[in-house]
Amino acid sequence: MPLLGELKRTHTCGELTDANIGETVTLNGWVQSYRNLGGLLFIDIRDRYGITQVVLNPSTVPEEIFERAVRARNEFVVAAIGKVRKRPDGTENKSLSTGTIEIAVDSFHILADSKTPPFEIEDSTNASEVLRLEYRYLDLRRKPLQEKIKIRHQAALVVREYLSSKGFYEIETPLLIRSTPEGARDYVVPSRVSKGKFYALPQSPQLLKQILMISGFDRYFQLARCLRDEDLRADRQPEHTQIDLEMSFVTRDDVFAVIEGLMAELFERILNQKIITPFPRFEYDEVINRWGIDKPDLRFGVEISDFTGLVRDSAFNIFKETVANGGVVKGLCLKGGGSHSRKQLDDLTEFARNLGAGGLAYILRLETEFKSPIAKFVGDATIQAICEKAGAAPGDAVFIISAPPLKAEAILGQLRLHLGRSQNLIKTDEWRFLWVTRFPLFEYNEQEQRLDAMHNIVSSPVEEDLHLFEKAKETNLPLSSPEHPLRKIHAEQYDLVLNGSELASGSIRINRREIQQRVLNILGISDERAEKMFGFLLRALEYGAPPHGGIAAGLDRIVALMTGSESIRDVIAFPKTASAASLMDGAPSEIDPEQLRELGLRIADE
RNA sequence: GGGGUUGUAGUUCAGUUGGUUAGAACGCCUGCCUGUCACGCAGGAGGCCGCGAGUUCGAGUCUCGUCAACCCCGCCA
Repeated sequence: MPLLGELKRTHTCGELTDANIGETVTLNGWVQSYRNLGGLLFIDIRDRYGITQVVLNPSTVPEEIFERAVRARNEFVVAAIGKVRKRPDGTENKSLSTGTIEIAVDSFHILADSKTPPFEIEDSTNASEVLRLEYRYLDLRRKPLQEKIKIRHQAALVVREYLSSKGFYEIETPLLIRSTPEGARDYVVPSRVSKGKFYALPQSPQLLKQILMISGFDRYFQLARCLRDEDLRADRQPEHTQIDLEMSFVTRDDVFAVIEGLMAELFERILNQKIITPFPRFEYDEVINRWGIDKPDLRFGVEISDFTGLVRDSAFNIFKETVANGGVVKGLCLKGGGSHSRKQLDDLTEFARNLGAGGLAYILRLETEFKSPIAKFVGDATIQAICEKAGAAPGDAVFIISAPPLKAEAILGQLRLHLGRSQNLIKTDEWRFLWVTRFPLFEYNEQEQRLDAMHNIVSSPVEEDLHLFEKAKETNLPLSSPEHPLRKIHAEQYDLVLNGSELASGSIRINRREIQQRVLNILGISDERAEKMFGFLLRALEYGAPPHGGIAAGLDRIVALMTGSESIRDVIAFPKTASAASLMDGAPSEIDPEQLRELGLRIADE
């Protein structure tokens, strides 16, 4: 088999056109397909740029060369040398950009054989994902994936150019850092030099980028790999890439402006899509009350209505008791849902039950009457009032959940999404960005009976809520009460949402040690423990920490949305399965006993 | 940790109330073929029915367990 040498390509497989007719060229690439007509052999050669047809005629090509070409099979790597010529009239291929020409081959070489691939390298494949992941290098040869990886590259380039033009420095932070006890489970790396001690891989460069602010770097960004040892989803991988940035001497609006500008630039330059900025802003409470989720998909309109006041005194015990116990009765109106069948209603009830609902009440509003199993309990007047409040016209349906606050909204939020998808309500050609702001600073953890940080332990409380820290010292309310002062504190925290997907999350940070320490205390982290775990940050905060804030945007999710991918696996060259395994290289794997010994580790038998 | 879906030729799938020799398409191999591009025509090879138990005269089919992949809940500041 020859080495490349003189067989090196002069052109790619996507660039030859009528303009090259008459030129002698060399192409390198993979055999996409071959058609042997006996007296004529056609081979389509493929590379990243396209496909070009080459032709060998046994009556004009030396026998030895023709014999070589006949041996070529799909995915062989070949070199073809010949003259570009116009295809005979009527044999042009309109589906190829090079379809008006072909190469009349004088010389042909096989540079590498290929086994028969386990699936065909074609634009659309129905090969199983297991197979595609195992042979990822073959899957990546397919044009759709080539295209996605290209868009990812372009996006990374736009990010770098844009942020650099706005005065940001790209600064790398370490991958081997100390474990900090907040957030997700750490991936951990044992130290050989200090046996029994471990590094953690960063869940994000959060604390380090804050320290860069304290170092005076003003505007930092990084395409940062973030690693979290948590269960996976279609939009969650154990390692993902964030467009991580942080700025000093800024307010929330400055961060918003940078991200809005960046998003507009990305969509303009990659998808040629105009994005209107600024993005609409909603407070967390409003988003939960209207759409039942903190990342609403605004590409369709269904919103939650509150019927609690209407059914407070109703004769329907389930509603009455829920309300008496502090619960709420809320629902959704589905336009045109009045014709739902028994089966459809049962399925929706099942869906709600799986999310923890006791049941699903419904009203089908027909032309002249109502169909509703609760009508005989609550009475026609209440049914009428509910329909009115929900905006249900004849032909519509209202679905009603009674549950504790937040839970009812959460169930309806999921139900809303389910209806949106199953009823095809989602306008798939829209890009609906929004900001969600003013998250609660703390979240009650029922299992542990304590407060957790809702998002981030370094998020600053909003200024007007600072007095609630004092008030909390005097209250007798338990933490489980939503009325507890600490639970009323809002954070300078914001999320960017696009089409129901959380794209970015950030906050203005705490830049004063005593506030940071107070927040840590409330989270159950003692001064001693805080000193041990975050001492480096707390100390840094004592040496002139500028007011600062930032945000981190998920590059994988952005590219997945831009390329219409169902999973971020499609925009990651080498992704992992739902059990965090890499099917191609077999990670994770056992390691050599000698490696274990060197690290001072022993596997516990269980 | 929990729920759901899937697992049969290289690949994608079909396989009836449990019944004799498990099929199709594509791919692969051989031969023929001078304008193909989903080439065509003729012939051929190819199976641990995911794995392990069980029920049965008999299991791809029924039962239990197990493994893997995907989706969702929990989890992921």
